[in-house]
Amino acid sequence: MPELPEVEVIRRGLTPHLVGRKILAVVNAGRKLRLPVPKARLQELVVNGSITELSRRAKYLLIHMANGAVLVIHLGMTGRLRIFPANTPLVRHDHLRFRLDNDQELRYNDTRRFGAILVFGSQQAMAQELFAALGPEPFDQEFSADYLLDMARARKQPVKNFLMASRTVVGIGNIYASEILFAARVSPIKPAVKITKKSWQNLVAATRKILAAAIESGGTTIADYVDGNGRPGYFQLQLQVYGRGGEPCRLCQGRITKIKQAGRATYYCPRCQR
DNA sequence: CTAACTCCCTGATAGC
DNA sequence: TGCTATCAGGGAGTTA
Repeated sequence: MPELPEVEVIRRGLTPHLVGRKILAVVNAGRKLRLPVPKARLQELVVNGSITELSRRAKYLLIHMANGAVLVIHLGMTGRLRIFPANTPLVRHDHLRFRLDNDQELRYNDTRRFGAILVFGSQQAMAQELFAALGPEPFDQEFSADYLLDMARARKQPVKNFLMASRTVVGIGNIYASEILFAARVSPIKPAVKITKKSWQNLVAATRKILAAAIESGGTTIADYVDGNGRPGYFQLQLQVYGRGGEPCRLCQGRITKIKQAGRATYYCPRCQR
């Protein structure tokens, strides 16, 4: 589900509900997510602590505690994070509840349990263990045509998979990869090493434009994504190629093609994207 | 080293 | 209707 825009929308939506609040208790339903829920560390470092800030790195939501600890939440494919009045009945797949000091609860629901909850004692420890192998954020200066040209040296990997690899750049998932490539008029199957500097410039610009527009629209809701307040996104209304296999290209009226790359669906217009 | 495949898990949907 | 196969927004580990 959530790529960078969705996590960012959730971060912004939850911030006013969480910053300054105290976490009174963490209730764990017991099922393991991608990793076991670190119950002892939650108890030790998060319970009875106050939240100072919410930030984001890649697709990780970071909840910073006044004691310096960081609660890290990754939503996987189907994770949802929402605020509810504490007396709201639980539903299927509610795995974790964070009881706040205002009779509200932050609830983590995850059908497929591909998400993860992690706790670190400090930002340094988190960065060391979690972020060491991650590439730059798409909105960082470092993410540039020159950087991509360098990273793509000797890489025969298709540019779509290259853009989705977190060591290249973080936050681009399967929906936005197809949309970005269409916006830049670059074929997803072209080997990364063959992309020209001019095309990398177009791809950098397209990445920022698409991700910013998606954030502005509240993210993309295909099946079940909702933000921290339960609201869906609307960027699906602006999708140009994703999910449009067999339909006409909005630019040339040719057919949008669906292919599979490294096990994931890719959509593109073979006439507009070269 | 690279890059594709496999698996984690549940649920929706398509096809027979 | 009911079964089976396929697919799904992520990512870590394995394989060739």
